[in-house]
Amino acid sequence: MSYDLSSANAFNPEITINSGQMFLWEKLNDTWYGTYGDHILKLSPDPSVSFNNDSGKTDNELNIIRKIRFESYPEIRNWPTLVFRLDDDISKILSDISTDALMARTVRRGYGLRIMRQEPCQCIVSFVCSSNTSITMIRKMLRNLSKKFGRRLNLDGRDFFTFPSIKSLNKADINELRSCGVGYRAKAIKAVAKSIVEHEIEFSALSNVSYYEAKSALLKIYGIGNKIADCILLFSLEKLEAFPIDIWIARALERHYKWVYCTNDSNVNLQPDCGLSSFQYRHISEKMRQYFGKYSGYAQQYLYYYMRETENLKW
DNA sequence: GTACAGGCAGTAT
DNA sequence: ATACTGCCTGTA
Repeated sequence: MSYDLSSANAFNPEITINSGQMFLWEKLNDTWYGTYGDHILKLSPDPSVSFNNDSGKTDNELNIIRKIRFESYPEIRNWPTLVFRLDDDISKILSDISTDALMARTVRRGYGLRIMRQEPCQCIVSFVCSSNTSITMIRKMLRNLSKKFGRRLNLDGRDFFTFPSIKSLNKADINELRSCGVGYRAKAIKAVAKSIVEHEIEFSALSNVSYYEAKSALLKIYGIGNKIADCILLFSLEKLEAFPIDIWIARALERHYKWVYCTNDSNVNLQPDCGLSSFQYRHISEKMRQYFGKYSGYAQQYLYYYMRETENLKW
């Protein structure tokens, strides 16, 4: 199974699914299958599909949904718009973030890439699992968790597993979690599950407060630091200004955007391939947020995609 | 065999 | 504020 960019693009140039954060999506033959919490989503090419309820949809939306057959099990209403953020004015956003030649080029090369909305519980657990490991391993951990704690769903003659409920993860024994290959992250999974079940954090509330407020709430949870918090905010809590900085973005910034975050009044230096201190992270991500504006998260996604692509990684 | 992978928390200075 | 450390585990 290949997860390179060309195969993602070959399916449909209008939408690119980035396996770098959509950990539980996979392509079988011409069809994509993905986990959205308690649901399995399916995309297949279908030029003949027609909609009788096109009213109120943008041209952009229509272009996309007319080319693909969308299915969900159990059914969710109108999920393509929800999941692929077709409610975003993508052309405005892209012109908004294209503030320099590099970003303009990066956006052109990543044509079709979108931020996808993730189910919040799945998102938070997924990124808690992402620390200090490879995408291959993250996918394995999440698949193992789904097999053990999720619900089996047979689709097209194949077994799929929905994402575990947060309650089941909260009740799970720490060793059961570890048996899924998550290692020391088991403790963090428990901490996250507990804080959700006991209403220490409420996703609906966090979606409606400012980026900074929501972030400080997430940072209180064991296992969630700056980077993981920003991913959760961007992918499931409607904070498009979040600008997660991982090692790939750090390299890109160090090479191309030093002039934005390294000014006279703020002498923050990034060592190549060296982790960011909490202070450096906050400083640099704030500068980048000011530079790219309220859709900084989109800029981050295109930059990330571009970096991975130029390194020719196999995901 | 061993370095590595999309961070984080804990400790010492 | 910064420097440094250990951490599970499969893959290359």
